[in-house]
Amino acid sequence: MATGRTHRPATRSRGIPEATVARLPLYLRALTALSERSVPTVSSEELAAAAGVNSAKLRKDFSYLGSYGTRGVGYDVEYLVYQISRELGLTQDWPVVIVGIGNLGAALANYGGFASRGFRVAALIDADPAMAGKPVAGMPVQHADQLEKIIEDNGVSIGVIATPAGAAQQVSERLIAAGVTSILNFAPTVLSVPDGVDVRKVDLSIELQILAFHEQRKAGEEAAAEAASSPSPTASGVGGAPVGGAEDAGRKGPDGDVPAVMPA
Amino acid sequence: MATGRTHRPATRSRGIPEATVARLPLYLRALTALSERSVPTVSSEELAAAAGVNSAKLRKDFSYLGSYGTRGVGYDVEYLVYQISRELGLTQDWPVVIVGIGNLGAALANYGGFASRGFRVAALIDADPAMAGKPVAGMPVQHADQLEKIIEDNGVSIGVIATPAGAAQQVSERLIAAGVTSILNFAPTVLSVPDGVDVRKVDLSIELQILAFHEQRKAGEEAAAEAASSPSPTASGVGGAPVGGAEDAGRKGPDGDVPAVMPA
DNA sequence: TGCTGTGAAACAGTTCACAGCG
DNA sequence: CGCTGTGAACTGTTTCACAGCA
Repeated sequence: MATGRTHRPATRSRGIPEATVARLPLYLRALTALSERSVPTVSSEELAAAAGVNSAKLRKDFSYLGSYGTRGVGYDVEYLVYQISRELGLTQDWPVVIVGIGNLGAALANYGGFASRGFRVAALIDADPAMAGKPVAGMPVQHADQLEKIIEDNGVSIGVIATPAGAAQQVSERLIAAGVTSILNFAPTVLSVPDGVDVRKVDLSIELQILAFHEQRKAGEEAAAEAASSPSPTASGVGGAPVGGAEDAGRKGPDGDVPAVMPA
Repeated sequence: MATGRTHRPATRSRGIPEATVARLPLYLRALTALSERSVPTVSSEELAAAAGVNSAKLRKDFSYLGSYGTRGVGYDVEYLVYQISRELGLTQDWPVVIVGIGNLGAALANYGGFASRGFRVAALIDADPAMAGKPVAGMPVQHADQLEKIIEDNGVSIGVIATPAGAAQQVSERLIAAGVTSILNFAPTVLSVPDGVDVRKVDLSIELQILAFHEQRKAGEEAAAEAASSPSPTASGVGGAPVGGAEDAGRKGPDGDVPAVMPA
């Protein structure tokens, strides 16, 4: 996951649930693919499968946008593409700046998905003077000195931070001061921003850690199944996941603390 | 968020809520920073601020792990670092392979956050023969032919896919067949995988689209507020996003969804 | 008849507020 | 007294199941 936004609480403008908003881009992608294959209509069942969700959820999601389907038939692909694009604000052009042009910043600059959906990379910015002028993704990197000017001149309201963690907070402050109100943060830091500014974060190591958690759980179950006969906690297969101890902690509360293992 | 996992339905082995799991890495990061500064204890309030959540949520989260705090005092930093690491499975070593070594793959390979938390990049794999042998992040890229062997030899259970969208499904199938059971997918595609395999996806363009939605909402409110008094449609200060050809009704054409991040 | 649109039920996650322990 | 741990209330999300329209 990679999520998180500093939200204002009650701004239910036209009440589309956040969870639904997060899925619209997914539907849009699936619909775009259908559109390219000139498929005229699609049922909730088919589209849901393409988007990787279940059909009831999809229908409920679309119901928040309005009634765009036809009973007994399905949804008109082109029409839905348009409606979702409009709802997401993709019928307008969003200039974006990317700050921090390392490997990640370069990857983002080259990412086709940006340009293809209403987003336009207005500038690439890096603090390293040696980077200035170098072309990345066919565009010269500009020095951080220019940050404010670039943002103002281009009316940029969305900034992408791909700097090292240490620079991220400061960069965000400059972006915001210059007029940016939405930030996509790839730096592994919690940004603190004023109200009214949205931040979403994408954190690679967090995603991996979540996977590790589930992976460990699988290993534990496996081991538990194996150990159904031998009650002795032996070092198990891959990596020797600590199997026993944690399990009984299940329902905390009544019994004392008694942590399974003490720290070093 | 960029999140999503193909979840197995009934595997509720032990109730630690998914939302809590997703925050543990955040707490861990904040705690690690405190630990480095040799701070011995921390209150839920302080730690919550550092992690960017509220303290009630943090306490509730920790309560699922057990009772690791001391009333009137707070939490022991070192102890908590250990407990969370253990819960996440970070006390063991997780070999990881990265498939698709373009800009993004290289960024991932160079990403310090991997190595620092129990993850070890076991191999970099790319389908382009021209890449084979090239060093990236101090490690030679290996050809995709070797994929199965590498996974088996290293006992890899986590794979990272950073290929173009078109290759992702096939890569995932090979990874899974060879023994991988968790995948972090950066390609803008819905992977379909068998039960028991976890997939998390990180999708740059989806994140941006979600931001655009909120950005648009802000612009709408602003305009409404302004219109209440002075109906002057001038370029307003912050961010004035141009309303481009509002007419592009059936936007869509050849923009190829599925933009690739990198190599072939 | 087939599929959408949607109330209502079930579930998950968050916040409140306070009892109780160190 | 201060801060944790946690029931209970609440808010948000998903799923169910079916009425109703093309």
